Amino acid sequence: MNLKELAERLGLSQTTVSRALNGYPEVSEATRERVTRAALQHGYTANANARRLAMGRVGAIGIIIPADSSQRFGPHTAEFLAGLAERLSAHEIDFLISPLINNDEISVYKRLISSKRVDAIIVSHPALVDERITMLAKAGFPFVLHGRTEADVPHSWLDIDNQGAFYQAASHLLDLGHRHIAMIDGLKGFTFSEHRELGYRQAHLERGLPIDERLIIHDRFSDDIGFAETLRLLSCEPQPTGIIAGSMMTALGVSRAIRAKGYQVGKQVSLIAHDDVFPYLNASNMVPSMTTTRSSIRAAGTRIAEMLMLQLDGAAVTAMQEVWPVELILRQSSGPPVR
Amino acid sequence: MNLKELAERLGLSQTTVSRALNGYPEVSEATRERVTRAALQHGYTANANARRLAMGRVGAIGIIIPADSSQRFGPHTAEFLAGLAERLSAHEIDFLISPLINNDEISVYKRLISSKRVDAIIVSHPALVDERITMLAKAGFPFVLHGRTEADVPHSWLDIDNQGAFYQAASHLLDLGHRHIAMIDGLKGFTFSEHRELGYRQAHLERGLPIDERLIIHDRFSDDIGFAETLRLLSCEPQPTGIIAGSMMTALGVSRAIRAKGYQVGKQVSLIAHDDVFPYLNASNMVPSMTTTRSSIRAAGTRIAEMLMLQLDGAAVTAMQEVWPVELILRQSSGPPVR
DNA sequence: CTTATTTTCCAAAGCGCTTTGGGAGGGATC
DNA sequence: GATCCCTCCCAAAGCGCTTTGGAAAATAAG
Repeated sequence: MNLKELAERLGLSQTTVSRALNGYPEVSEATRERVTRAALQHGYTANANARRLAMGRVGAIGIIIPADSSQRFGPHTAEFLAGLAERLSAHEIDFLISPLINNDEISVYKRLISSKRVDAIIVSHPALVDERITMLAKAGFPFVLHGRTEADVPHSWLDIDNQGAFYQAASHLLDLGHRHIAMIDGLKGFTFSEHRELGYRQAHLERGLPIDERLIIHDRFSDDIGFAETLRLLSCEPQPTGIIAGSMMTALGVSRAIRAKGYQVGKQVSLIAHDDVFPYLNASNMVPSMTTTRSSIRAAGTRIAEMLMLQLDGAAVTAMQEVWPVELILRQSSGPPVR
Repeated sequence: MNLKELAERLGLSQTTVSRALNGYPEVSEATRERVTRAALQHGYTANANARRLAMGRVGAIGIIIPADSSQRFGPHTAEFLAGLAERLSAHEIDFLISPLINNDEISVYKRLISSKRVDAIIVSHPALVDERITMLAKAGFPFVLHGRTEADVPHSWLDIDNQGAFYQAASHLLDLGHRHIAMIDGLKGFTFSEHRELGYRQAHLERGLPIDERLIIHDRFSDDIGFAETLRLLSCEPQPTGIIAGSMMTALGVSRAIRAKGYQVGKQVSLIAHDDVFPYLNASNMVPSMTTTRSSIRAAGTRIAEMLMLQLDGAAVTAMQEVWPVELILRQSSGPPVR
């Protein structure tokens, strides 16, 4: 069943049927009603490809995911996507997930743009200097960046205050009297990771306290890494009494390692984690409950979808830029150092 | 830059250019070379919509995700998608994630089909009686089911041996001498959930042991639920000495609750979890290391993508059906009951 | 040197939709 | 009763690609 058939069956022109279905004012309410009913009855839906071809609009936004993706297609990405979906569903917009081939992200983006399969792109995990941003901006293709970059081209982005988060966490521990604080965060090179390290350093600097470079660790976010690195850290001399973990996954490993060494979390070793808020992992329910810097990555997804819609609807396309604050929530896993 | 322009610039017809780029044999190698080079140089990629419109093929497969998706868009889905991506990327096939609106899954599927946006669909989380399967089969639309259903229509599916998994887990605990074993699994109604319960019951039945219905719990997979339910269970009389958890997330909560009650995992209370294998959560690294029934959900995704490709390539479209065995891996979290 | 066969390329007809630029028909206005 | 203006509808021209059915050029066969 296509438009032509439907029109014939109704004794109307294709034009009228198309207009009736797309809500144009040039058709009478009676006809519109009749058309809508017939469409429903015959299960007619416009062929999306033809529609897009004719309109030049696509009705989908693109996201690029590494193919061998243990790395980035983890729980963070999933939550983020869930947030996007929440908002985009209202607009009947789908998303197209392109697997990343050969790690040549730039060419995947170019392919996505020139094959006209998406109206806009969401870019994630920016590095401080990120070729993708300049390329997309130069190409004039609509996109929103999740995160921040130092590129000096106008574009929309949303980021959380990663520096502030780790600044608060480190400050809190330092003020409690901790003097050897480790941080186990994400991979180096990404903006969020660098910003967090900056916050950590800033807290020390402001207090005139030295930094032990061996205590700054960058790696993937995973339970394993948290566990292994913490075991290693706790064998160092002097032993760190506080640990800041970049993700809840990491924190799970850290807290296991602390227990495995025979210490108690929040006593001999304090732990603060950054919590992206996973529905299946609740910091306040943990034992001991976990002190966290919290910011919902799902909410960020929703807001980014919104920004994208605004941008696509032409409105004020002046770049929207938002930094979300991160709150430090004190719970039982952090306390003054104990001998 | 479109086909027409490119053809003009090359002094060739659109036909020839199109054929050259799509590998048809009717063009000389010399011309093909020339065309390919020019396309690359001018950054030409065929407009996907026009291409699909002309060909009737789409180059994308559809997946449906709940919009308010704390429920199902969790780590399991993410891992599964990662598996799909791994395989599909080789074929330059994208996937289209349609958010589920109003929970009316059937109509979303129908829309997806009739709008011709995907070549095939992947269906997840089947119920024992699942309307979607019969609908898709009747419509003759290519799809692969992740899981199983009782519908008597020919279709491809891949499932793991959920019944066997819980049968093994329960049997192991029973054989160790446990007599009060709880299971905290996924929501009722889904096939996997029912099959697991079946396995659990079978183990008891075969040994002529009674089942305490209060010990069978169905709910979402989450840390919280695991925690709360376990606290409740451990206040029951008689107290269960073994718990089987349907997911690693649940198991995290369970093991926290066990410790919170002052017991040790693997001593007073044994714990076996089903492990879908998350790269950021490693059962053997836990403390104590976790006895699991293991089956990689990512691998399942990869295989399902493969089945889909086979089906689309027309080959033997006789329904492919696979049940993957699940292995019980004994570690420290399960042992004989201790007073 | 013809004639039959390939090889190599092309014009034009769709694919199913949106949208431009009008054209009937029916009230309202004078 | 003629004129004007809406309201409601339509024919036809794209959107950018693939593919059918030939035709011209090059090669092989007689």
